[in-house]
Amino acid sequence: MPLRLTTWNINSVRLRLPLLLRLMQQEKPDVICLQEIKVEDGLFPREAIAAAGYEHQIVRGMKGYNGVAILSRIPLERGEDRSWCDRADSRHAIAMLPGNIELHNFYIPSGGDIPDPVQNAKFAHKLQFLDQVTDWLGAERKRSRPMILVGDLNIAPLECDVWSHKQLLDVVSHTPIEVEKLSRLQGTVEWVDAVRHFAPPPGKLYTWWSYRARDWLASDRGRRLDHVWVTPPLRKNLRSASVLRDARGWQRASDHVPVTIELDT
DNA sequence: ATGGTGGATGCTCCA
Repeated sequence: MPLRLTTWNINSVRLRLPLLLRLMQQEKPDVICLQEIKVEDGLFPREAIAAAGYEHQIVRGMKGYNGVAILSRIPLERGEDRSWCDRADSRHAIAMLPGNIELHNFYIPSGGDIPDPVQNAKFAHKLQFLDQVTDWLGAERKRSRPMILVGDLNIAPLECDVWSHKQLLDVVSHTPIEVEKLSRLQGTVEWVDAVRHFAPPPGKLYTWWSYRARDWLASDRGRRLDHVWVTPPLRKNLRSASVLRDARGWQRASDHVPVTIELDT
């Protein structure tokens, strides 16, 4: 049986608990990685999620902002909690899956509006976060280790990952410096982009559509900010990848949609 | 060129 793994920036797990349960029933993932749960650990809806079959839970939240979680129907072991840029802001969780697969769930800083680290401290934080994760992966991890990295990386690296490459060159999420830093991060252990493995360029593919559009579906001005990567030992195990675009049209939707891969283990 | 929406929180921050 292949392993089904989903990543989703849920934008408040309490507000969208019904949508999470719908995702579980509809897509039946074995493992779900959430970002922006926006809740402290004590208020995370553990029981409702366990009752839906996801008994194994790694929750790393904080009050109001950020926060990541890994929910699983199969046993997993919690990895070391790491903090980045000297902040306790709950942007990374690690799990060990059966088969000795190391799973990383990231919520990379959004970076604010101005794409200049001097004028904008949030952009500086984003770049520093990328540098630190790159240094750590490069020093501490080997490409021969089976690993999966997922999350809201808040960068759309390819021209076909955005609705207009030219119009987004100066927009945070698609600037050359961010794309370059994400490329360096991807190069650390030769991460394979599992989604583009099945949906290669130049086909357009998005996972996020702004709440501010009058009609997200009609304008379709999306970006691919959410990613699933695997290390080279798992490349041959990849079976499928899909973006649940329909979820953007759900009642009270998140602005991000779930991304799922299937992997033979 | 601008402002548009949504979530958590508590009279404003973040995305």
